[in-house]
Amino acid sequence: MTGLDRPENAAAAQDRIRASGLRPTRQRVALARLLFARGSRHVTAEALHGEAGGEGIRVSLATVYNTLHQFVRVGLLREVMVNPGRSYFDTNVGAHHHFFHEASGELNDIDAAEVDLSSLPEPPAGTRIERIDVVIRLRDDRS
Amino acid sequence: MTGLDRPENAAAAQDRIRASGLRPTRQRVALARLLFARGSRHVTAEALHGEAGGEGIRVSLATVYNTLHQFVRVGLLREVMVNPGRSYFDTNVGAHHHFFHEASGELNDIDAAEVDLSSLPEPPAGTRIERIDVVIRLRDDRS
DNA sequence: ATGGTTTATTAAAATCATTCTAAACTGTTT
DNA sequence: AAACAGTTTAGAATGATTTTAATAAACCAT
Ligand SMILES: [Mn+2]
Ligand SMILES: [Mn+2]
Ligand SMILES: [Zn+2]
Ligand SMILES: [Zn+2]
Repeated sequence: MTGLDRPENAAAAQDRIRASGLRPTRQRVALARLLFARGSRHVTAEALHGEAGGEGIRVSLATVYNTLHQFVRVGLLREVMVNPGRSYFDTNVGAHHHFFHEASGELNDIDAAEVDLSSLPEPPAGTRIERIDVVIRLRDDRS
Repeated sequence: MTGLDRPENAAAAQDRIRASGLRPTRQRVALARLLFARGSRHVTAEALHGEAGGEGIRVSLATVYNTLHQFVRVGLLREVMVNPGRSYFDTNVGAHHHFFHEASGELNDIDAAEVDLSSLPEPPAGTRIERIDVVIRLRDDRS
């Protein structure tokens, strides 16, 4: 019995969705369970859609996109852009940064505390900082 | 007489392209002139193609893409990804970072010296740091 | 529960940026 | 000038994402 099968996860997902002002539909609850069952994840829409299909959950790709963007809007997810033409959705919405392994396309979290951003320029007049993204791009170390 | 019209710019562009190991074709020279005539620029392929058309330079969009990617490969340009589905090409290839104004889609350079990146985590074993991108995302300051 | 209203899902088509293909052309070398 | 390799291009193809318009499900008030 995986964490996903446990009924309390369905209830928790439902609560989380309702708490953020969205209707807890079958599809949204199912996707939330996949997304939030375990710790930090970085998924593409395609990948999540495939994962859902593999678990026997029938959801259209359009709904996966809709749901991911809604989850971003209400703060359940964050969208990360490191790769041209493909968005990653991040279940870690706290302040943090990323290693991006260019060869594999894998993203790994870096805790905000590990990066010192105390020395930064002022934002231009009339603007405020929405968020700061630090991406450390990695290559395979072929010595 | 704009900087673009000056013949020495054509020669300079040609030299720069030849020096990086590419053939100085009509199209590449024309695009290099547009790109490097003035200081730091952040352009999309579409935008550069439109700009070329406006100056009476006939280049296909495929060639613009080819040229931009070749220029990236030989180090004349850098590719920046901040927006889903659209790449920016940056004429500033030195170490620096960016303000990204989400409302306008505009990118502005931040000198590397203005960001202190002395405190960073070690890259995972078997990998080395290719480059570090800091993007400060800005919103309009509606007080 | 039922009915009415609003919001969500979906298959399919459409869009948009980007890449590919294969044929015509150009720059370079001999 | 001929030969060759490298380049350009129109147009088709791709791949991710969005839109459409019809159907279905969630919600709210009987
Ligand atoms: Mn998006
Ligand atoms: Mn690219
Ligand atoms: Zn993350
Ligand atoms: Zn820049």
